[in-house]
Amino acid sequence: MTHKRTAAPTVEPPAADHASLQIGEVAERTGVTQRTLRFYEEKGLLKPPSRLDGGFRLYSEEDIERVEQIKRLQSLLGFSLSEIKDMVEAEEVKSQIKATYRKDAEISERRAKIVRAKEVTVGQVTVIDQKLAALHDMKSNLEAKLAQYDTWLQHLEEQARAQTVK
Amino acid sequence: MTHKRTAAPTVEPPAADHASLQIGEVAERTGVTQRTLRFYEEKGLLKPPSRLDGGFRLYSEEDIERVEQIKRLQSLLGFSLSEIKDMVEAEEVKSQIKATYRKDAEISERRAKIVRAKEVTVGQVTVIDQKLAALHDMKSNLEAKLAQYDTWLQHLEEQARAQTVK
DNA sequence: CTAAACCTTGACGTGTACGTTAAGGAAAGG
DNA sequence: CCTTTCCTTAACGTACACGTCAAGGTTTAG
Repeated sequence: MTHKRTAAPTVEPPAADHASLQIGEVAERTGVTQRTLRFYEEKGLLKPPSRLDGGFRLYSEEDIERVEQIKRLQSLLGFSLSEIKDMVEAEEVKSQIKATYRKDAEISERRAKIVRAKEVTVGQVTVIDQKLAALHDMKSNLEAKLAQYDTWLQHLEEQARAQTVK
Repeated sequence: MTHKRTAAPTVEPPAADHASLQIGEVAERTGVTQRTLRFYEEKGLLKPPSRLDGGFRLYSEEDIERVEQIKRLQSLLGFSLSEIKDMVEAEEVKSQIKATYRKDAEISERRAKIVRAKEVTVGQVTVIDQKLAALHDMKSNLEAKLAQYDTWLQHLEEQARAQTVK
């Protein structure tokens, strides 16, 4: 490792704004492999990033956030990638709406788009509520078990004391 | 479907207590396939059930409950089968303790067993708390989005009214 | 210019969680 | 007894989510 390239915005959009990161950096920072990043792109979970003129992918900070969101949805909540894709697409609608907001699209069209996004979001909340309920349920059960264990340990303590005294 | 066999406790433990069900019944009642039930057994998620003298599996109501628990853990919370196996084994410890409870095992041995079970359970609660936190987080985000959508819809309403009046 | 580090697109391999035949034995109804 | 329905084990197939080469192009320090 004699030299390490950092962000290198050589060509493409001069987009002076947010730094562009190569796939290696993104992989390191998000904890997923490069293969996974390409895989997510293939599956439509990440929008195709811009490219350096050599063909190297250039990611934004926003992309990193998305990857982290994907990881959370996947590992903590057990969503499949296709489910996550649906959610991510609902996210897209939001930016899309923002973009269309000032352009004079048909009002009814914009309304329909928002209503659709709302429906998707409500569905997501419903799913989450189900999972929350299931988790609370499990937690109660586990806490009951813990209480039971403590009771048993208490009894054992008493027995031990009885033996010692005798 | 001219004749359908119901529970048929022909041989094995005369076990007059809880009805024994064949794999077809269990599959139907739990909504999983027979293949899945055999698979779970293979993987140690279900203890090998008793058998009819012909070799047919005989399940108990307890087994059905376990299958339903497995399904919940899997589909709602995204645990892998190996994780679920760990949990199930922790459950086993509980019954095991109950069984050993009256038999005079070493007190220290019993204590150790309970302490171990407690540790496992505490770990499970921790995992659940993490998931709960993540879910609450997501829910907040989604609700913020819903509020945003509503604001936009309001604006559109106003615009529409303005146009109509004009 | 060259070597090292970094990237590219395939293409095949892997672990999980089952689905799907295949071939045949066991348990009732008639 | 025979047929139908239900079951058995065994083995191969599949969808998902990547891992792991392979072969080669790109970028930058020296």
